Amino acid sequence: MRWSERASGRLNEAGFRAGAARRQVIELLAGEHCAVTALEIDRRLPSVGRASVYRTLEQLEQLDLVHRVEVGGESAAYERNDPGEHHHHMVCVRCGRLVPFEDASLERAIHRVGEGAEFEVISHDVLLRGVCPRCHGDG
Amino acid sequence: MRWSERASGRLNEAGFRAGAARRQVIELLAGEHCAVTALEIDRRLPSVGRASVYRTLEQLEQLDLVHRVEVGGESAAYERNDPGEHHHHMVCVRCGRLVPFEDASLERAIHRVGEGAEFEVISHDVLLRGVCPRCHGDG
DNA sequence: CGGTGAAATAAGAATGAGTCTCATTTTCAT
DNA sequence: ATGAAAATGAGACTCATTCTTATTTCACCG
Repeated sequence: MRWSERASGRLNEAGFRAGAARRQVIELLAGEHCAVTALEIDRRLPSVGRASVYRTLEQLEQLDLVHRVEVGGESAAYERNDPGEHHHHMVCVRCGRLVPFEDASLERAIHRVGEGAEFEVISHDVLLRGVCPRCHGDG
Repeated sequence: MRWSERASGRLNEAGFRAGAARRQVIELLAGEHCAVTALEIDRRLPSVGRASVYRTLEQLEQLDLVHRVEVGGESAAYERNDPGEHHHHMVCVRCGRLVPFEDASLERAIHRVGEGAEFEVISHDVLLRGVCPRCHGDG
């Protein structure tokens, strides 16, 4: 439960106040190891309004405490951001399963692209689409 | 106008019939060098129904004749897929401008990740987010 | 060529994700 | 405790996308 404390602390420092909605969203994210969609959070917290879910996620994202993962068309998913950790995802095109991976040489290559570009690159995302081992045998 | 012929041909081979809607969508995509959103296509082709725009794009995507580009939350954009060509995009977080880039060592790194993974990787996307030179000076 | 049945189409209703509004409740600095 | 300011929940709203359906068009056949 380290991340939830850090998240609350950072939000307080940033001038936001702690309410019931914020606490519940943070608790939920703290307990998840993988990405959860905004609407699933909304569903799992019936006493929290949709707007509060989205507002909290937005604040957390701005402070780099969560990372938004966008997978093909569907609703955006969020996962907590642990310091010093950086990964991307593979998504199974059949079952939708999301599996994280990290690769240093990929990161280096991306960093080099950013150096050479006219853009001032702030962040990046990589998504690999494919078939996961579980789905591989099926029709 | 090579791509439009190839696209029509492949659609015919795949068993789809040629109608006015399909022709117009293909013409429009053939004339664009950069990604266009589905709704912009719909707007620019007033005589074509929305459903036909989406259906045609879906068929073209299935046959790998167009590539769908998903940029943060907004509506998905489509660009034609020329053989032997493969690029990714940088998006300006201020003005939304989309700029293509390609990088061989990035592709190699991604390919290596795919080799080592349990997933059978089919495709991938890379998106760099940043500030474009035009927006860089502004407040 | 003209008929025919299947596929394509246009219009717009329906869905679903995400945003906005606003009246009410909480928070927190005093 | 108190009161100004922020957070909240309910639901209306927007916008992209999908679905439905009646109609039109296509490609094949004689």
